[in-house]
Order: sequence, then C-alpha cells, then structure tokens
Amino acid sequence: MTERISDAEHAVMEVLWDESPLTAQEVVERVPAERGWSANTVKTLLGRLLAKSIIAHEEVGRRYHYRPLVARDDYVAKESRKLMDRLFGGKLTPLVAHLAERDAITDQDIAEIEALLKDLKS
Amino acid sequence: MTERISDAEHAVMEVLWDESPLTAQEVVERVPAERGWSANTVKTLLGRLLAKSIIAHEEVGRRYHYRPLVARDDYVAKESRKLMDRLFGGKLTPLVAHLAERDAITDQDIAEIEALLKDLKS
DNA sequence: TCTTATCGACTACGTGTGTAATCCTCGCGA
DNA sequence: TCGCGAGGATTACACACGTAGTCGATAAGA
Repeated sequence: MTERISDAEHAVMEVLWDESPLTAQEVVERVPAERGWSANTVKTLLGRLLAKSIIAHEEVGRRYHYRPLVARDDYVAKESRKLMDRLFGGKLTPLVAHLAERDAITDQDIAEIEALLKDLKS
Repeated sequence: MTERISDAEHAVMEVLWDESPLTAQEVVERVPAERGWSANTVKTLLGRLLAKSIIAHEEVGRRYHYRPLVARDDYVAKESRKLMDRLFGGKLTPLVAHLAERDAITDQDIAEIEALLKDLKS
C-alpha cells in the first residue's frame, strides 16, 4: 500500500536516493535548478512525502534530517512493471521490441543486452 | 503538443484503439467492467478526449462515431521513452537489465529477445 | 534584552482527475 | 400533438498536485 509518488515528489526522491540523510536546506540546494522551485515548494513536497511515509525524518538539533523509506529499486521496479502491464500486456519482449525499433538502438546496446541475457541463461 | 492522456482516459483509448469508430454507447459497453463506470463517466471522458483533440467524432444520424486521432504506437512510444528517461537515464540496457532481474524472465523470453536482437543487427 | 534571520507547520489557490448527476434537445410512440 | 426516453452537453464536487505565501517558535546577534 505504498502511496503514489507524484512527478514533483519524484524529483525530491531522486535527491534523497542519491544522498541521505539530508536537511531540508540541503535538499533544496540539490534539486535540479531547471525546476526553478522556491525553498517552500521543496519543503511542501518533503512534508507530503513524510505524510505518505515515503520518507522519514529525525530531529538533529534544531533541524530535521530526511531519508527515504522506500528503495529506489523498489520504486523503479513498480513503475516499470506498471508500464509493462499497461502497455505491453505484461510481457517483456514486446516492450524491448518496441523500444528497440523506435529508438535507434545501437550495436553496443545490442551487445550489452546479449551479454546480459547470456548471463541470465545459466 | 499532443495533450496528456490520464489514466482513466487511457482505458477509453484502449477501447477505441481496439476497434473504431464506435458510438458512445458501444464504448461504454466495451470498457472493462472492473472499472465499474457509469455511462456518464465514460461520456465525460470521451468529451475530455475530444476537447484535447486526442479523438474525433463525426455525426452519423443522431449519434456520434468516435475514433482515435493519435496512434496507439505513438502513445506507447512516448510513454515508454518517458519512463526510460526518468528512471534509467534514457538507456535501454539498464531497463532491460532491471526488468530481467526482477521479474523472473523465462528462457523463452530470453530466446525471443535474442532472436529479435539478431534481426536488428543485420 | 530586543531584533532578526531561520526553520518547520499551516494555509492557499488554481488546475487536473475521477466520478457522476442534471439539463437540454429532438425523434418516436401514444 | 405531447410527453418520454436516448443521447450529448453542462455542471458538480472532492481530492491530488504544483507552486508558494504566511505564521509561530527559536536561536543568534546587536
């Protein structure tokens, strides 16, 4: 029943997944500048993530230190699976086929994936 | 500048991608029962999709026939790419690696993907 | 001690989304 | 001819989201 992570929240999570624990201030500094967010916006997002128990904070002196409660890997897995289920009937092959066709896959990509698959086969 | 398709709207689109043109009534009948939507809900969604120019309708007698204006393939491509960019730095290999690891990929899957890659290499 | 900068909490507000009821129009049967 | 029902259009409404301002406590400096 892990709550949904919105797009804006996701940007904050990436910061915390990259490094944690961090204070709110540090998160603000690390959020990609393209977002152009005010510090308040980031704090609101931290608050919402807290409310959803996606992150936690512990008091350290006057401030809080924030850290993720869900692993990036789990989140990525869930999102990937959702997409695969929704758009490719849950099958991996059509997904790969689609991406490979549409997005000029390089020979190197192919080599890497082949190596990967070889490993898995054992 | 194709507008965003929400989750509920997507369910309607799947119906129309599967078969079109359809009347509103027919769409209502074909939407997966799990959704438990009232006919009005479906009509609202059709209206929103129309407003966004994601579908079109032509008058046929006293009703409308609805049909998609965007190809499923284009939608799928865009969504897949978004996920790949957001979670895997735009690289296909990590995506495949991730899915392959986490979701007990079968030998058959591996064989299929290998065949697919072989084709692409030519 | 008084002032101010800092930090988190609370409040705000427009837009999107899921879900649907209500309204309006027009052809059809009584 | 007149009310009714099917179908589309309009309106509704709560909640999520993106974005941010304001409030209240406090620590640090004057």
